[in-house]
Amino acid sequence: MHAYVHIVDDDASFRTTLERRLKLAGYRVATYASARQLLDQLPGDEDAGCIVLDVRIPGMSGPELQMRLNELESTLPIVFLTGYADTATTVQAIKAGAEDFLTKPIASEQLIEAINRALARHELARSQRTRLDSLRALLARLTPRERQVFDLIVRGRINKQIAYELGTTERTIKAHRHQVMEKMQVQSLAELVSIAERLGARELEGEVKG
Amino acid sequence: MHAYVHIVDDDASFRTTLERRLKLAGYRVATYASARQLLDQLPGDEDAGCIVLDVRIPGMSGPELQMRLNELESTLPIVFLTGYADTATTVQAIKAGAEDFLTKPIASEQLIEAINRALARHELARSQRTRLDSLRALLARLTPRERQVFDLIVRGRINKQIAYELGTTERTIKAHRHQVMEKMQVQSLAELVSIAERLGARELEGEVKG
DNA sequence: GGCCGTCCTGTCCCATGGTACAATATGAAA
DNA sequence: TTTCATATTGTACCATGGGACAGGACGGCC
Repeated sequence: MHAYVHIVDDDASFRTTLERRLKLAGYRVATYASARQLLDQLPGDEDAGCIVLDVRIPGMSGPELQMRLNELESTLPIVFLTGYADTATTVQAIKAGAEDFLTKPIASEQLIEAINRALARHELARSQRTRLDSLRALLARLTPRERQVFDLIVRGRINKQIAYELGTTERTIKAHRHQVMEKMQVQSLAELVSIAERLGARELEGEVKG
Repeated sequence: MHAYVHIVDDDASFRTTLERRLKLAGYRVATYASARQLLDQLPGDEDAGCIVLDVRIPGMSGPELQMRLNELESTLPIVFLTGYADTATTVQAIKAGAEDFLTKPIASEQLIEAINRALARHELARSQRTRLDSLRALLARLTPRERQVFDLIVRGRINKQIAYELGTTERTIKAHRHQVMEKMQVQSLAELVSIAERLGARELEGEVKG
């Protein structure tokens, strides 16, 4: 079990108690007294992990940290664990993607169930992230020209049309097309379109913004 | 404004009060004293709409109704509105897709904001549903044989391979392929693959189960 | 029995995609 | 200056996709 649980709580004795309980349950634990501390030592994606987070902590609050982590595209799931929770905060936290929202005091069993769900979710998120990153890495190897050809290919244009739109000859497009298939490591147009679809949403957003 | 708000609450005077407030705000309102009543007169998808739902009502509870509607693949967003809410119930409701979870008494303004978010979401869900249904309708028009060819085409097989796998000739596959492109109303392989990807998740699940 | 949809098959012929073998030009980096 | 990546283009030749024009076999329905 290499799963890491990151505890963020300003109450030192609570951190210690929780750390002990979780280590006994077989987790590796890191504790942080503030949101800033966690951000400074931001855990990577090497191991499965999750965050156990208090809502009211000095400085940056729990929900604020959650927002910041979302901005940073962190895949670390968050289990909120707090003394008092008003409904609005609870709703907001879950809507923002928290795995769970629990209140102190909490039975170890219940917390561990939440942590395990969070860890399972992180595994899933990491593997999806990895696959997507691989595809993005392939795409990044395309030259600007090849990228243009790629975009038109997956939109269903035939070489002749692509040549016209890019102001060059069909022969040239064939060369680029070959490079695209080679670099994207696919043997068929279907695979290429499939990859484009999986990258699609983000790439299209990028085009709109850029 | 043709948006419909469906109020489910066992408190008759509360229903009446809320109905009046929402009608003044320009909504069309339907009220139900129980979950069963709403299920019996289940609103269709013709108009935008949402449900304002109490948690504790006699018979089927709010969360139970929510689960039932999810099973029925309803697109109607739910805004919970209840007197007392424990954290677990709140978390569960939001995780199950509720648009919001509010507590009585509630300011009209806040409730209306939630309702408007729910209605916007319903519009989005409806349009996505409609587009997907159109594609499914096209797919349903394929004969069994054409469907087989469709599956192999979008997996990147060439006619020769498809012919071999289906134990027939390349010429026959060309004929089926033509029918597939015709019936799916696409002009390019890229479009066909794109459609297959959008339908993909569900279709693959279906294949695994069936 | 006759009609119709589905599935199957054939022959040409052309368009399109893909590859082998080559070559030119440009700009950046060593 | 040399080297390299990039972009470009050409001539063949072959494989694959796709249309036009045909037809046969089978099974369900009126």
